[in-house]
Amino acid sequence: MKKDKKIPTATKAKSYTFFEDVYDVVRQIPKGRVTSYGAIATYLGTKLSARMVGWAMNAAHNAKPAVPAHRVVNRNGMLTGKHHFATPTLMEELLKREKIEVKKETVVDFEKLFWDPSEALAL
DNA sequence: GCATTGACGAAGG
DNA sequence: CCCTTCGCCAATG
Repeated sequence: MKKDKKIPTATKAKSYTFFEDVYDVVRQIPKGRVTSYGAIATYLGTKLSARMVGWAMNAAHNAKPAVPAHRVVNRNGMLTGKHHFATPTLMEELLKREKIEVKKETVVDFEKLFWDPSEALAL
């Protein structure tokens, strides 16, 4: 198969692999769990570029199947990306739907709900 | 082609 | 303990 997926402005088949990896990892996040950009970045080996993970999520809006970006928060457990959703409250709604408590734009018991890809996917 | 920004993170003051 | 700065890499202006 082929496929060039459809990553906008990904400079042809080259760096867009990074996007695929991010999407793949995020989709594997168990329901009712959350993770951080840094954790994903670290798993991909780009821990020094956690920002790129967030950047990838930006393109994830167009990715299919839709990437559960609502399960991805910053290292503080804060829903920093909620403003990028269809509505600023959508992210909280989705999390609460998975029994995840959200208080003041922050995931409650973030440490317990934290899902580490490096551990789950264990290489 | 250079300057700015960005869904982050860690370190310094 | 809170705020500011730097780093990283890619995209956008």
